[in-house]
Amino acid sequence: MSYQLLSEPIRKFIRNKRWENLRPIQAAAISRIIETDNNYVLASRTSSGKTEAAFLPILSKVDFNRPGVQILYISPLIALINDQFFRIEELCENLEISVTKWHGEAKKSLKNQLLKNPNGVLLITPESIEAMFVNAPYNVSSLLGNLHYIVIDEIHSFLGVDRGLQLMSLLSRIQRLNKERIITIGLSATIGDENYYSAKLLIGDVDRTKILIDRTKKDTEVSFKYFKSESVELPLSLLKELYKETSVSKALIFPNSRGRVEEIAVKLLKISSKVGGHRNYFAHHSSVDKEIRESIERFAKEKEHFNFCITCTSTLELGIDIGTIDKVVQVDSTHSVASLVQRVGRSGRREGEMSLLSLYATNEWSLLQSLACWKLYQEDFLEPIKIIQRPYDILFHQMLSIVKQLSGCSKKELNDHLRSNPTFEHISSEDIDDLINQSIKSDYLESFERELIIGVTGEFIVNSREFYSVFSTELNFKVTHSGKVIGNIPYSPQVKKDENILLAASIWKIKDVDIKGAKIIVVPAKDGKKPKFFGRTGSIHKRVRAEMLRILMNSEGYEYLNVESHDEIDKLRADFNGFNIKDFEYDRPVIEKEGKLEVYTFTGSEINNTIVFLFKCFNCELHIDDSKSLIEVPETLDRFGEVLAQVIKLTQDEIHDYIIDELKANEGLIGFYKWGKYLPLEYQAYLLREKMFDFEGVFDLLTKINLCENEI
DNA sequence: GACCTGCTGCGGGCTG
Repeated sequence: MSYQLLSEPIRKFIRNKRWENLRPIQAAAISRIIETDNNYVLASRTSSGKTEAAFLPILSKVDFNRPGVQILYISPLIALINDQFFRIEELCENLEISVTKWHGEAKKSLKNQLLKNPNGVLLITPESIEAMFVNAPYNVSSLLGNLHYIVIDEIHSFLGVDRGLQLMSLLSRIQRLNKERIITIGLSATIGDENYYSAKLLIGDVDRTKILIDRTKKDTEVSFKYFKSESVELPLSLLKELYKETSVSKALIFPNSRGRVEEIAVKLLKISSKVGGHRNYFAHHSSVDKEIRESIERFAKEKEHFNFCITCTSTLELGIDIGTIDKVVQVDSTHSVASLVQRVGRSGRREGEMSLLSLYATNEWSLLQSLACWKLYQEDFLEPIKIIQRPYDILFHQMLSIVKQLSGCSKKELNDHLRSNPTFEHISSEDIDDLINQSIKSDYLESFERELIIGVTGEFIVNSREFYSVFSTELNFKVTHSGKVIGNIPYSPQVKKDENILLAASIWKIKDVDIKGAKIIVVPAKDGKKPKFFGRTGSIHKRVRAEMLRILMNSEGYEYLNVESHDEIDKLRADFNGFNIKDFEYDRPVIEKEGKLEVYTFTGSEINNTIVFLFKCFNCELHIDDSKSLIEVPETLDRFGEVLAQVIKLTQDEIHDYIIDELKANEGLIGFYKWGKYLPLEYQAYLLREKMFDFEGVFDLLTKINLCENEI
């Protein structure tokens, strides 16, 4: 049925491929895309044929005799563009149209060829679109001024993040160059029913965007294993089991850090060479050289008859093609259910095959969290995507980009331009005018004969290579003490003179930071002050923590837990047995001993961090162990209650003032958001409040919390 | 106790 709707060259392609039938998402997408001009989000699991679901009908429908590029394909990764290039070129083989790659590593000559004769399909990254607007605005209109379709791949990777807001703004700017409405198709992993609204927002037209979901999941066989870790290194028993489990398959192992990746890859190879196993053990993460990473991906994809084991970070979470994987192992819990979904999806890619998943844990809290994530995965829960109503930082970035693009415009033109962009629809015209005026004061913009142009300071920003992206990258700094190297740490806003850092199990005070040489000089810290909590730790959603509490408070058994894992869960259950928890939402265990308190909040990381911040405003320093969702209070229960009573009475204005104080005291704080530092303080405070904290969550919990002491 | 993502234009030197 759907097949009949396709054009003859595309039908020929399908016949040549000898496809017996179309996948469900393909059949559904073909009729809708051909028969309507709605935008669509096509959501289904990895390797279900989404690319073809979008391109078969689009290629059937588009008139490639029109001037200009007709289909713009946008991808979050260069590697994905390179993969998709071959697939799309193959789809186009009976069509005689050109497919062009356009990203930082693509050939300049091919880009120039397209500029001379804009046509066909263009594959690009958001950053390259940004660069085009800034550096060659004339080219943008001739290339992208007559588009028929935009396809956004892995659209879920843009949701809830700054890069997605940048893309949303760029989509609106591209539409402005076109007379006719562009139809947009987003390709997505399953992201949870409430989150599809975010995808509609990103596409920019909520009413005309429809969602097509293929909910079929692969059957997954799961097993939990427990290996108590007493030191910083992984226990030998874990490694031996890991070896046994992966030595005769194509396996992916996901520990949660680069250091762990290296440790596992090296040690498994060592075991394998001792017992005469294969030598195909690889480590894949962002610090591994790009060419090495590509050769690993090629090995996995092309060497069909070899077994291998790739230990990796989230670099292999997205849809890069690495062929068939038999088994996925997660070492210690993922930080989110969404991440677990992506990783499970990597396994059992052959039609009708089971996914095999092993979840290892090295401590009891990680085991509990892992179990909670698995239960929520089964219930189809996925973390909700956070929507920032007023992204002032992205507005500032886009404001400079637009002024450069237009090479000058009036204040009113700029305001209208930004106001008509749905990315900024909740930011008032007054706020935009204020930001324009403040930017003139700071020399980011210049007002010249009623025309706005980029100011002297602004030129440095716009002409920098760093301008095109909205995220900052970590730069590793070498940490040394009297000539001796202690280690490498990523550069963060907190790396500055007199700050304390933790490294190699010691506390150090920073004496000097050499930005150019990427070096940090430290001395041992005498005051023993711990580093501030503001850092980037994994952020666990409150629903995961609630599930952890629920598991602890019931006595159900799980057949997929091995004996050691089940014993460990039962031990934890025994520890919490004495607390009379009835209401899982607001009853929380508390332990009082020697004038100190331990409160198990069983809530999200963001809420925990916000509680610590609010109590600090009343000179009550809390210490937090987020992996256990445990807050340690150096006070008695009575005193804690007094401060808590004050905290929940705080007004919005008072909180605002406290955030301003914090921003003044800790200038590096706003540096977590690349474009935030160019904003006036009031706007920075708004961003911090929305992005780093969850005051609503705190007030909900603290106004109703019922602290339960152990009754045994 | 984190992880990941991208990048212009120009000039100089070298190769075929």
